[in-house]
Amino acid sequence: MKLLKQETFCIQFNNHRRVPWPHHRRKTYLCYQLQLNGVTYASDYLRNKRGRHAEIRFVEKIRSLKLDKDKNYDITCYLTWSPCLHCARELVDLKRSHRHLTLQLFTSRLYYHWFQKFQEGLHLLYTSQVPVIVMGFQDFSDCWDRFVDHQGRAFGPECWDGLEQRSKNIQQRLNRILQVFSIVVFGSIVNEGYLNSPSEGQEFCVYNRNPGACGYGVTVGVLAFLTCLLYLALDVYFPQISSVKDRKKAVLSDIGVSAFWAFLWFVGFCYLANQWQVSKPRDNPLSEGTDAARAAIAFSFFSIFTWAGQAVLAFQRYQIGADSALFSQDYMDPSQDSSMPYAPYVEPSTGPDPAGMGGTYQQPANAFDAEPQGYQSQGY
DNA sequence: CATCCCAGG
Ligand SMILES: [Zn+2]
Repeated sequence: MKLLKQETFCIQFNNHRRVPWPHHRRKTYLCYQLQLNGVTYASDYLRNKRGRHAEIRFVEKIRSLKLDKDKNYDITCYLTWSPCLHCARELVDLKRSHRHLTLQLFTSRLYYHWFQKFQEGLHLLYTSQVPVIVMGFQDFSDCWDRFVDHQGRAFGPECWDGLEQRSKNIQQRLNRILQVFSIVVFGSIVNEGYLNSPSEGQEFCVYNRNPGACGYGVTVGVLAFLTCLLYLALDVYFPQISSVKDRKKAVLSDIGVSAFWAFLWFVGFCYLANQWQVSKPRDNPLSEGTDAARAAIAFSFFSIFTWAGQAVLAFQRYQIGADSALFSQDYMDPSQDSSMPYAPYVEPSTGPDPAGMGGTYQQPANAFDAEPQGYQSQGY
């Protein structure tokens, strides 16, 4: 079995959000390991070939092995880019046709994650028991040990500075995407909680005929959705916030808001569960909407943890950022210069002060784009 | 809302 070269791994698996020209040097690499009861049966890496994505080739490869569908195989994949919608469907198909297969995807970066199609793919995987996990230091390290010709060297953080911080960002981004999709589902479920009463000719709430319960569900759903959108937008603009203070505020608000939402979901869960318990069967003789009612309760329950998880992630981001320079350069600049902690993002080689802090809003990234040759260092 | 999975041997 062939192994990756150290240099290839560092170039292809790095999780910087942008890299210097030419961008297409970051290709898809898919490293997979097939195990049964801890014994490795296959271990290899794949790339795109003849226009077919590595993931597709992977699925074909696995299918060609004609695995015994009753055995509990275990497949771990490490991807440089997360799968597109088409590949996500293929992977889900593979999972569905092999009930007992455990398929786990680790990804270094999210591919086109601001397009709805790609978000849909991620959500599909998420809801089909094919977890997509953003690689953290431990995962990079595992991948390094298994698939790289490391010549005895351990995976070291000196390879990429600030890896853990970026990983947390990406993970948070992924969580948020999945949250938005889930909330839409919740909204449609809770909407079914309003039942039509043929005798009275008007709607009533499936939860104990208490309009407050349905109202709370809908309100929480809509507001949570808006909160998600707000923070999705904030994630995008975060690197452009030049003041360290504002960045800290943004992350701190994320902690508070996420924790607060965990609380609201908790209240919602208790409220709905309680009202559901005391609803009288004779109010709803046909038992309409009971599935929806239960689903909404379950959703509220799980939301407590997803939002609490967001809060924890934000807290970790804050912790990492608080005592290192990571609140500053690391978010957007793959180049070096670790000597200047908390430096705002400005093109280092430009001479005199670019327009202070007032007046026009500087867009420093343009300075890079206009002068690609200025990029000399192979920082990563 | 950000740039991004070359193709062929
Ligand atoms: Zn694909």
